[in-house]
Amino acid sequence: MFKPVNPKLDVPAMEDNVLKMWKKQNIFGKTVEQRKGRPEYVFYEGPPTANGKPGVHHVLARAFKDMFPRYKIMRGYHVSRRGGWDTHGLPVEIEVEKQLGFTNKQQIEEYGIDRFNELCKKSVFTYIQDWERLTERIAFWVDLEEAYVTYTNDYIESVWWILKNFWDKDLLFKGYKVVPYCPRCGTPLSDHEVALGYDDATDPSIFVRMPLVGKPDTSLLVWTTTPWTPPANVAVAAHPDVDYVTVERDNNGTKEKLILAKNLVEKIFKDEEVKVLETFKGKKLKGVRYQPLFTFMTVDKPAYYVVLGDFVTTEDGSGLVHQAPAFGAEDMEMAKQYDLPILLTVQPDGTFVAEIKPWRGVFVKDADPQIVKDLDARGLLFRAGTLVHTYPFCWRCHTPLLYYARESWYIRTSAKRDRLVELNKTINWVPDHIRNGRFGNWLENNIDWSLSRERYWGTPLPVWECDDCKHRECIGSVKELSEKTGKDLSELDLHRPHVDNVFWKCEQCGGKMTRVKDLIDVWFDSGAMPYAQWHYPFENQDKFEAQYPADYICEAVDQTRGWFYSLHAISTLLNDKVSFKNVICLGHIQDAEGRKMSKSLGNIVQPWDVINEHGADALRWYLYTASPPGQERRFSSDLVGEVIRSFTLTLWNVYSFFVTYANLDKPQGLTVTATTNELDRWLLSELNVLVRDVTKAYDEYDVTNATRPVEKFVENLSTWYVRRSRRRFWKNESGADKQAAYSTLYTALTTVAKLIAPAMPYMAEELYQNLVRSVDETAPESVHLAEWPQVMEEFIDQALNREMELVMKLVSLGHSARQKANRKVRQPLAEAAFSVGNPAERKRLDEERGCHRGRTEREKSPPIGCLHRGGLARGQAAAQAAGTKIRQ
RNA sequence: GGGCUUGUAGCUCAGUUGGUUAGAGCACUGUGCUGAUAACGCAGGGGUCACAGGUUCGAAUCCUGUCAAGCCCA
Repeated sequence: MFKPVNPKLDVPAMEDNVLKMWKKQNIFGKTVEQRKGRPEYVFYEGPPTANGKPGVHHVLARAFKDMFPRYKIMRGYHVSRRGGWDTHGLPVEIEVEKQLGFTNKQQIEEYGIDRFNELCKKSVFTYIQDWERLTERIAFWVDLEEAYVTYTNDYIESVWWILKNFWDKDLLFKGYKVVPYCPRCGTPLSDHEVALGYDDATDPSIFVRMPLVGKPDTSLLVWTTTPWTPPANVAVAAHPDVDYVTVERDNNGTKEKLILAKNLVEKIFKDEEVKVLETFKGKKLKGVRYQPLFTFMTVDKPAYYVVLGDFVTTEDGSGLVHQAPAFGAEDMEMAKQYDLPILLTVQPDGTFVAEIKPWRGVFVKDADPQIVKDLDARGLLFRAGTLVHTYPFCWRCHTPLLYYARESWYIRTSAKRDRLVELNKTINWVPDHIRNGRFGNWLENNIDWSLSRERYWGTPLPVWECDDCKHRECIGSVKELSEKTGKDLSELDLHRPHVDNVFWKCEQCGGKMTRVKDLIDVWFDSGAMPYAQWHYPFENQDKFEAQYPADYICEAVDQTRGWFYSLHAISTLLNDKVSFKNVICLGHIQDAEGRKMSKSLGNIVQPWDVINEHGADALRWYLYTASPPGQERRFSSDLVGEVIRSFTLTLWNVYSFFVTYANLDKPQGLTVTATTNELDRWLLSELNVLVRDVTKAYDEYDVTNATRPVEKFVENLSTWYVRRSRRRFWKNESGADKQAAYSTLYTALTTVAKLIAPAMPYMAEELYQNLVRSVDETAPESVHLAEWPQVMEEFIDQALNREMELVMKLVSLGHSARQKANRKVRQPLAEAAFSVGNPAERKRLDEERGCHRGRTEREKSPPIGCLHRGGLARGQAAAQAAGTKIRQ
């Protein structure tokens, strides 16, 4: 009746067979089809990039992504599991640049943007077969045939539509952004490039007096290491909560007053005697006006006063930070906050503009000594020295980088900050602390989304600008673009350089409308996937409605400022809704020594090595059970092998035991019935507790508690139930007791098969096919199409569970006592006595003592507490096991 | 520099509202059992609960600080 089971399990072979069966019978397809019309459970796949090989960390994410859709399918939901590929962005460009041996953007332009982008397009699917193979083998059920691809025209058009929507709401605007910039190469550098070029640098370190308006004898004492920036100064920043002092000192015979941070007084004045006149908090300085150091450029807004910022430190300097918005990211933020003017004193080649008359055309770093000299001559220099510190240089030409304001496009997310925060509070985060911690803090301090990128391979920013009058328009569809130009552009490739060659006549002045050259941040691409994957709103409105927002997404913690944010921000700005309701945020994987896995360390574990040795189920189970999802985790192949030994084989052996004897006995009917056998009742009670707890855990996205308790149950099933019941299966006659034993064990095994289906899909299928399908052709074709087990509350007997726990404890104590007294396990004892913990245990033990009085009684009620083969009643077993007298 | 997280046995992890002598599995040693089992049972060694203060009758647990690691940001 059942297929014979080889007690020697070959895991990879078993999994391969199951995989073949899934493919042949199209089980994945059926899990989608058969649930059509049922309530929708929405899962979003965060798109990976296939221009690198998938690693263990991808297996981690995919294992966690897979489990909840599987669970929900068994609960009767319809789950569309559409895959996706992230295809744009700098990493792709860098790969191609390497391939071509390029080191700068100029070379790309010379090579031709169209040819370059063609190579990028090819490059993004370099490793797609690796991804497909691995995805299939780890049994991540995702539809890759229908996967969305972010570089398609349809996808880009949806993104444009979103941007146009933001444009219409005045949420898309052009501003300045301070970026690390190489004046020689004339290009901004990415963070990655900046990191390549840090080196020690000797820079001037100067303290400058900024006399207060109306109080020329009192000055703010301000420190800087970039003397070329004060001509662009518009404000001075103080920390609101730091203590500041006004000190009086002698300045070549005249008294002067200086304001600076209190705990820097000693460091700055050293042995010099100064008189502290007053102490106050930084916030008192807010709005205090001072005389500008330079007046080469006129300001069009109020400037030259004290502003407050938390970024000010008292580590070095004076606790007062000079603000030149064009040359510092923090300065620029303050400028936005206080609406300060921005003085662009430097040209893109790193020399001063014409207005800065004394130094026009001079490279800023070369002007430093001259500026210091000028300040000194006017009595504004308090002290000048030099400082050695690490400073970023261009990794190509070793020119010191300037932090330099460039025009840049932004999304005004800060305008919706409160709403972003509010909606986030409704999201179920696992682990919980991300909501108010990492993600919540990030939203609270939201700054406008810097959207534009001066690159080539990505979604172009759909903004056109008139060459003459600077009139701007944002385009939200291909149709709109066709109308503007009067040409049918439906076949136009929406990438650069093709869109750059689309022009039309300015409605305002008749000038030429030209696209701004920027691309958009790739995170916008992936964050737009709820819409763009359906080419919404141009097509599939119904599909979008049904698939938004997501019930569940899952990625690693580095996505808080990546995909989690881009999804949330776009959804909030566009629909004023969350785009995902539940999210598991995974910790990173480290190697066995707790180091980060990286190519340079050579400590990357290849997923295939693990899978070929231990199988996908064990790998998955390990990832679910080893540590809580949000925690970073150490990983090695050996740890996965442990799963096989402790869990897989235990379960397999119980299964093999059952099949071996069931095939001999051919028990009639295996459905669970009311059984009088206490051991059966205990097992069924524990089984239903397990079903209840595991179900609850799945409903709460609690992966640890959805899996670990199954391990414990299987261990008890093997160690206590099967071992204690073996004789019932061995009996020759086939009575009700034997029947009950079969149906109990059968119920336990088939239920466990279903409970582990979302986590160990192969093993679950293997058990189910043989135990269920081979005897019932009407049963669902696959365990993954089966119904999730129902809790049968009437089987739960908490008192019995506690009693069994007590028996287990007593048996352990008995063995221990025997060991100490040097008594063999089988040796009968005259007496055993236990020290009990509470009256309930005492009562139970008293009952047990009665239990073994009569021989007939004992035979009716098979032993449950006795670990050896003696077949004695519980009390006696325990008594025998004890072997030494302990006071009760 | 800032935010968040983590730190418990050699390893992987539990430890509830603060409450007896801090636990489990693996690994190691000894021993017992073994016709489902690649096992299993029992015992043993192994702990400054990262460190230092504080609150409390009582702290792995609460508070403050320090250190270390990781991630994100600057």
